[in-house]
Formats: sequence, structure tokens, C-alpha cells
Amino acid sequence: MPLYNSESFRSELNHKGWRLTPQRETILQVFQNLPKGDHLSAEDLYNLLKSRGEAISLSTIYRTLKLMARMGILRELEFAEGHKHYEINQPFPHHHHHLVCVQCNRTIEFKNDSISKIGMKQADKSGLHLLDCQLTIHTVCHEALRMGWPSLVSSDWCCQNAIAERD
Amino acid sequence: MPLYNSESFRSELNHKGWRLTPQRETILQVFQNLPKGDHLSAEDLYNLLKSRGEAISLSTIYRTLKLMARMGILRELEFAEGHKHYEINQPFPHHHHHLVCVQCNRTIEFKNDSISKIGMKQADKSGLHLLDCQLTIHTVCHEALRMGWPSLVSSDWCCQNAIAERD
DNA sequence: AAATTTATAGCTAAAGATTCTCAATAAGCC
DNA sequence: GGCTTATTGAGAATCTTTAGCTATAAATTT
Repeated sequence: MPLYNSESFRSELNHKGWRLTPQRETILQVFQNLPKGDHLSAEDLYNLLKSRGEAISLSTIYRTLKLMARMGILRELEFAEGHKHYEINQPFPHHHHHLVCVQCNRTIEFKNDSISKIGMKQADKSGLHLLDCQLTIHTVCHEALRMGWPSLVSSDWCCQNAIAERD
Repeated sequence: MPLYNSESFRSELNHKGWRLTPQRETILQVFQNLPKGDHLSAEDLYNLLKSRGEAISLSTIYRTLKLMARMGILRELEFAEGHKHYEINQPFPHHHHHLVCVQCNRTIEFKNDSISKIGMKQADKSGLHLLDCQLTIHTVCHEALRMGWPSLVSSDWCCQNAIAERD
């Protein structure tokens, strides 16, 4: 049950004077077929397509991700790693949020309906149109703290808890 | 009522084998004296100190901001503009959150106690130590939408609502 | 179906933010 | 006061993202 198919994507693009290209269609499909909870950086997407033999240039990747984020099709996630991640933007009651480990950058998803409500209320109050709202929880595991985080933990060490809790 | 004074900062640093330098002390003071709700980028802080005649090198600025964020003294904010902002990290019940306009990057602060509770609950559930939780609400104003956002709005145009609602 | 218009792809260069390297300095400790 | 070593500062390097430009190809019109 995709939110967008190629035709609805095309008509939304055309309505604004833009065009549906094979590249845009491919990128939409990648995100639609992504396992639930996955998110890709520009580089991730570039490499994924290249490995499939459907290479799209990095410029186009970046332009398309930004375009689709502005259209509200994708959600732009910032986990403080120095680059953005993107995922399909589910409509409001189906929104989820992220808990991230600042040590190993693993993420755990969770849902919470009241967050969307808070977002809507605040946007309303300020007379602004809501695009997205994201609760991001920054954590470290207790093992890392015991090891002396942030000073003594090497950057490739990874919290076992985060992995175990992944699903 | 600063959360940290120079001495508590020093002892926390020394406890981990680190040192209190005049640069670190200066940077802590800047953030403590910042008007409520203000946040600075690395560049902002660099220029502010330079204009005061207390210049600190950009390298040190970046290193110190990252260090203080990891210690939990500062909060690292990402408003999707391509660079981070920092502010004092108030202890939990006093947390606030941000509503940002994706068109002009203005931010509006708001408080909501239930968000911190959600953060604590989720971190607990995953067996992780909570460092920070941030609800970021992305919006555009209705004027921008009327003008055809995202395609037709020039990047220096700014939402009047966002400015008016600033306080 | 062909011609026209113009948005877009891809390439490379450029920009912007952040990190790294390394020698000189100075904090904390004895 | 001297010793050890974390830290500073300067510039180079890296990494992510954007910009400029030409050829291409969507969408529209004829």
C-alpha cells in the first residue's frame, strides 16, 4: 500500500511544472521497498543503486532527496553523525520516532501518538503549517558509561544492548 | 543559577583526566550568560569571542563544543541547515523543544513536560542511559505555501508569522 | 508524430562544516 | 620547580552538500 505510485508522483510533480524522470521513479521505488524502519543516506542510496547496476549520479541523488523531502514524500533525519538520512514519510498517526546511541549510531524506532498531537498543536498555535515532527532521543548504553564514555571508548566499539533491542 | 561553575567544571574534567583551560572556561561562561533560548553555531561562537578580543581558534571551538556536548553540559541542536547549534542543557524538567521554519530557519521554543517523560521511558525500556531528547517540529508558514513553496519562494524571503511569534 | 520548450541528468569544480596533524605550550601532579 | 602529557593553534585534509554548465530528454504544442 504505497502512499505514492508513479502516476500520483508524476501528477504532483507536473502540477508544479516539474517532471517525472526514470531516476526519480527509481528512487521513489527504493524507498517504498525499503524494510520498515530502514533509512538511507545519500551515499547509501548511491551505492545501493550502483550495486544494482542502476547507477544514478550523486548530484541527482542529492537533488532528488531534497526535492522529495520538500514535497513531504521523504522525511529528513538528523542523527548528529554529520550527514542526513531519509525514509518514507508516513502520514501522521503512523509516525514513528528514533532513539539513537551516540556511541555506535544504532537507532531504535518507537511510536507515540501524543508526539504528533503536540506537534500539530504547536504548529497551530504559531499559525504555521506542519511538515514533520521528530522526537530524537540521544542515549549511551551503561556498558559504554562503565568503560569511561566519552573518553575511553573506541569509535568502533558498539553497545550490545542497542543491537539486541533492534527488534 | 548556573548548573556548572568553573570549579565543578574543573572537577568533572579532572575526574576523567582532562584539564580546565582558560578557553574551556570562557566558552562555558559564554553559554551560561547567553539570553534564554539563544543557541550558537561554532562559527557564531568564534566570531563572538573574536569581537570581544578573546579570540579562540576554530579548532578549539569545535573540540570544546563536542566535548561539552558529550559531557552533557551542552545540547547539540540540528535544524537541518547544514551546521549544528549549541545551547546549555537544562536538567530534565526544564527542557524545551523547537519549532523551526524550513523556509527561513527561524526557531520558536516551547516547553512540554510529557516529552521528557516519553524520552526517559523509552531509554529505560531499552536499557540505555538518556543523554538528551529533542522534539523538533518542521513547519512552513501559510504565506510561503500560498507563494508556491517549495518551488517559488526565494531563499531570503522570510515568514512574517515566525518573526511575530518569536516571543 | 514531429517540433519546441525547458527542466533535468551527469560531470566537475566549489563551497561549507568539521576533523586531523603536529609542534609548541601549559595544566595538573609529584 | 620540574615532569608528564593533555591541549592549543595553524593549516591541511576530509567529508558532505551545493553550484555551474552542457547535453539530454520530459512534457507540451503544433
